[in-house]
Amino acid sequence: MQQMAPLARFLPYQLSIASNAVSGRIAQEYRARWGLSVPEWRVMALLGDFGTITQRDLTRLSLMDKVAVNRACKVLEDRGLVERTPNAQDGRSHLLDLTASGREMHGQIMPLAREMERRICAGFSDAELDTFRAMLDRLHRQSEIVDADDIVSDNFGIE
Amino acid sequence: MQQMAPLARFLPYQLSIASNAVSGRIAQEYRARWGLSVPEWRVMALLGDFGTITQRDLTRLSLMDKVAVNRACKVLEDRGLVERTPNAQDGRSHLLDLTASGREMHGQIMPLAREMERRICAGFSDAELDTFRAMLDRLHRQSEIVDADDIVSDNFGIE
DNA sequence: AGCCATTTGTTGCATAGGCAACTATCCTTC
DNA sequence: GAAGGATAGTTGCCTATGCAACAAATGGCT
Repeated sequence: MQQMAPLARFLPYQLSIASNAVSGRIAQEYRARWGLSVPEWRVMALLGDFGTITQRDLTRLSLMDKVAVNRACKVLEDRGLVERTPNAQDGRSHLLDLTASGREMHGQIMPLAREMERRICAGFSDAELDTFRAMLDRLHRQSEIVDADDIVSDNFGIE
Repeated sequence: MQQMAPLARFLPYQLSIASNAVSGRIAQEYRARWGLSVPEWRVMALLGDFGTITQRDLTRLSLMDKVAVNRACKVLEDRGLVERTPNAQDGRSHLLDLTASGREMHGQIMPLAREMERRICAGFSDAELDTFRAMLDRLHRQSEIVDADDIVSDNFGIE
């Protein structure tokens, strides 16, 4: 058992481990302090930044599933952090916005987010972080491009 | 809605997006081709590399929850890909190993894993990938170090 | 040998998350 | 202005995942 697992050098695996550790750490913080789930936190952040928008806008901005956005909004509304008003332009949707207490929470949430990001990234230069972000973005896009049938068609080195 | 979402520059979020995209892509591949879940695939990979080990060993090596390992092993055993033999040294655990058909599948699984990794990482130099791995590792460790109470005690810049 | 803390594997429960289907509304086309 | 397809939001269902609690077995200590 001295040997290093090859799995530990498998990049998608390393990515998953790191992401889970970071996300879990942050989720734990928001849950303990305000009882917010990750989707709820993201909606709070976006509403604070963009003001009056619809669930569809939130779905596009957050890259989350529309159901996740909907459920987060419902919880936040029940807690009095978010309010819906009818959308005059489109009867299907509502306009969402933070309430006064929602804005107050947002004012605490964002500084904590930045502080946690700062601590987690401590020791990295801005240049390193920019490179890192760029690589994340490329991996993201690349993984959507890769075509399954394309891989199926060759036998990846096995005779 | 022209503005760029600040959330899109929040590193933990970018990490999560990229990781989900990559993992999802690979999971989809293994599910479509062999009906394997991610935990099942990881157990196959580790058993193929390490031979005769216990669930506890698999838990340590994979960094997964012991329940996830247990369930993956059960499924693989039912499918005849893995077999358990009693552990003479410790009556609580069993020794796990790939069956003949499990080894055959492993022989196809690992090349596909490496091929997908290669395609997803296409365009990056070895040096870039090494740096990237090192950063993932540091982010992982750093996020476990950050102490919640420590952050609670200061008010992160808010008066 | 007997007791107690620890460890391994297992089961059950509770939650999160995504997908498909549905309703209501909108928009285009005729 | 009626019909058809598209879109926003909602609900229900199904799966994945993790934790807590448990049983069986071990090892240390007296």
